[in-house]
Amino acid sequence: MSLKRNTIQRQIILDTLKRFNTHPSVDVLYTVIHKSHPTISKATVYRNLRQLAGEGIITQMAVSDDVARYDGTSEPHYHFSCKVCNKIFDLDMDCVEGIDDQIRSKYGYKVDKHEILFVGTCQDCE
Amino acid sequence: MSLKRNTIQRQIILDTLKRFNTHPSVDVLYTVIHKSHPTISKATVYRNLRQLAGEGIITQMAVSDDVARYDGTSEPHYHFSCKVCNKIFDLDMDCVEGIDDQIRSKYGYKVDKHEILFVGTCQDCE
DNA sequence: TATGCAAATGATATTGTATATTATTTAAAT
DNA sequence: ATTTAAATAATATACAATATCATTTGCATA
Repeated sequence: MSLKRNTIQRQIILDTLKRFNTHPSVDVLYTVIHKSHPTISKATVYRNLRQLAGEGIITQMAVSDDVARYDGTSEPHYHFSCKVCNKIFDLDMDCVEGIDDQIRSKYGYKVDKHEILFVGTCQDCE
Repeated sequence: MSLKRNTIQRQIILDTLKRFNTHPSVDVLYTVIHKSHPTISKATVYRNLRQLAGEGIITQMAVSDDVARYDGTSEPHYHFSCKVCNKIFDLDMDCVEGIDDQIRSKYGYKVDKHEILFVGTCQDCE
């Protein structure tokens, strides 16, 4: 992997993302960044998010029927998605043990990890 | 919900999708359909897949860094994603019990369901 | 079996996310 | 200070997905 420069833009993008507790789309993130730093280009936001995800510093997520979203951490954890406001929340919950091995032994797949997404309605939207 | 006509095109699209054990993108599905039925338009494939998913007959999936994929069933089940060939396989595995309630009581979210995606390497790609 | 009508289709245009391109700027090393 | 490689801002481009719309299809009722 080529060494990445820690540019001001990269730092701002990463810091801004980390301040979210939900998981913003590029567009949402860019809008926030643009308010305080109007010279930062959208292409730079896209480029840095892609690089940061490639380096494992942040995580790119996928949600059905929606654009890409980013999570400001690479620590494994589960997520809750509110189907009303479309926000995604981190969950502090113990990892479900043993299921990776279950799949490995039943199917012979090599399992690196698993992700769990809970879907429902958050308190604000009920 | 408005009543949908069971057109020939809709039937072909659904039947073709159900024959996949992996979970094809629209493009892959369209290519297969186009071979036997060259007059079916790509717009019709997109439109019907969206409708069928809206009716709960099939399921739209989301995979990081990739286009939308469709699952020919609406029965809840877990998935395995091979990071090499990018195929997605259905898993026949008992539902993990109790975790929805765990989230409900800890966070107060109303939980409808959860999805689990295992990530790793399938046997063909090892 | 003809007629009316609502819905679906095929073809195309449009939208919007994401990436590629490129001239310019930045920062680190010497 | 000069060199050099990488990142940036701005723009163009690619492409998945949706919207539009004239035409066709199929069902209902006469």
